[in-house]
Amino acid sequence: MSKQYLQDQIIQAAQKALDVKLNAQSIILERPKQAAHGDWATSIALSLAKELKAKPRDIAQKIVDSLDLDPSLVAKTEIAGPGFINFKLASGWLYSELVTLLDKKNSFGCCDHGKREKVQVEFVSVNPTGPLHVGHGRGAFVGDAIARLLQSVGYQVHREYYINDAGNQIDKLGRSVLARLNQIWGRPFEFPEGGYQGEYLKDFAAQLDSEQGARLKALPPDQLLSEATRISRDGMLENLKLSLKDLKVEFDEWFSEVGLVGSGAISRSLGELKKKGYLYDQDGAQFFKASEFGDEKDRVVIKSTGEHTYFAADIAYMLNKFGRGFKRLIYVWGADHHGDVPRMKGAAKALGHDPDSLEFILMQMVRLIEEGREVKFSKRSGVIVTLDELRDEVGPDVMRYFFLMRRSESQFDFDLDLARKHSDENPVFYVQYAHARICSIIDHAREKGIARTKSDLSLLKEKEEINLIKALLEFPEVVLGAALAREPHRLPTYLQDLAGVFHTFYHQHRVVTDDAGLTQARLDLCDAARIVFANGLSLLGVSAPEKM
RNA sequence: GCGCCUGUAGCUCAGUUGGAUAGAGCAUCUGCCUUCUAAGCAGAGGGUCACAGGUCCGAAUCCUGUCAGGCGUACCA
Repeated sequence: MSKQYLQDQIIQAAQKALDVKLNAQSIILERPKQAAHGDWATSIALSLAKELKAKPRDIAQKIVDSLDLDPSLVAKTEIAGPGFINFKLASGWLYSELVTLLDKKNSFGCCDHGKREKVQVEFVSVNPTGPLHVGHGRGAFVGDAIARLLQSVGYQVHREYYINDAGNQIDKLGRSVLARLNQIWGRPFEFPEGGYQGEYLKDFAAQLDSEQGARLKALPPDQLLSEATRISRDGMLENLKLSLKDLKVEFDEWFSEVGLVGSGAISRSLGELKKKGYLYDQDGAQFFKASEFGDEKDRVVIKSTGEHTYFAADIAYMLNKFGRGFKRLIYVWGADHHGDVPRMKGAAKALGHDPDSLEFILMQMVRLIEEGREVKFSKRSGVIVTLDELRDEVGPDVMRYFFLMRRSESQFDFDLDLARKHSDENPVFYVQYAHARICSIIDHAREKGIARTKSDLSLLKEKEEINLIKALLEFPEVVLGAALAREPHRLPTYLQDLAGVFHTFYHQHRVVTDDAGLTQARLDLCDAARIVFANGLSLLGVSAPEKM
């Protein structure tokens, strides 16, 4: 890679000319915004000025004089402005990297940066008490995209969904369904306090009645409740799995809280904490000394009722993950849980794990906007726009792209009207259109009976061609950067830029012409662009249509 | 009150570890389809980067304060 090469050369030159030792991290190479400033630029002379007590431009000059760059790789080196050193790459280098791109095909953009390190990503983990709504979509898509990105840069990624299938909420679900059943049967019923009031449970109960009503009606009350609970929990979970699968969000493991409790992991984890002196009893409850690890206060792990808290289960689950050999645990959470981060890191530290190996991706809230006004949604109140409904209206591609376009830290207003329009206003079409257009060109060439031969890429000399090649070659850096920063939104940004560069090329130059050699070269360029669009979209889980 | 996130064009948002003249889409206006997809291209207008200080050769980016919005501050999930 060109960046690596330049970094090495600058380090050597600085050593030789100025007798300073630099490492690769300190050589900041960036792509200048303006083409006139070359392909790569470094401000190293500016940052060394203070330390060396010399003028930045003089330092730059000394470095440049000592550089021994291969002219077939770097065409021009110059000092500009206050002391930037600008590099212009030789076109031959671009062509050889383009060949590499064409050879790598689907794996272009992948690398082995992660060295097969085991990383666990936990996301969604919504209680199985109702359908997924629009607010859950963000976590689902961002978690999925982060997993895809990490996988592509060489990590061994394990995706998990933690199922809260034990405890209060499931009880409430069961009682809510039972109430609906009794309602249908004309039996006296009382809706549980804080139960789930949504329409979806009426429908669920009605279907349950039609399928197994006779059997259920005959059960004694206790058994009826436990049956209703079991059936509704399993049913809700099954629906969650289907919804996510339809949106191409998949998991390697569905991790059950019931299983965790049953294995005794929670009491073992708490025992461990107790042994180390981090637990104490107060008011009939057990507390973890979170305040010793920077949290605001100590946190309850066992309530005075004897039940464990979510936090207790989270600790046990965390230990379970470490026990399976994961070096890094990524939690994709809604920002409303950010207050839980210090206690989790504290528990990790208390149990002898590096708190920095726990990583929390906190996503700000999603607001649903319809007709310019915010729509409140909540499972318990029952007003829901489900992910399923949205998918039926706008399709998975639009949804995924929409949710992945924005940084996680900023609040996201999901404009229902705009999403429903399904119009060309949506940027996902802009990117997909570029891909479809390329496929169409390649088809056109095939229909004209043009046989593909090995091309001479050096025929690609036009400004728009060079710009396109450079933009394509940036892709691996974008992927790696997005993966390491856990910022999937960088991909849509890049792909939109790339689409613009491609469309400009397309309008300026014909691919299939009478010039056989040039046609071959441009078809190769199109192939390269198609590869990058396809790879980029696939990392987002968005389809790359061949026709639109 | 305290903690976390956010504030960039009329609207929705990008802006890499501080870099050279702050970008895109939508909206508005002007051109471009007998030639590989016009879901496209070319161009124009539009900015006190919330505000005030500070650090730095250099700040939308880092620090402090102020203002505004969101979230959190449970033996809830």
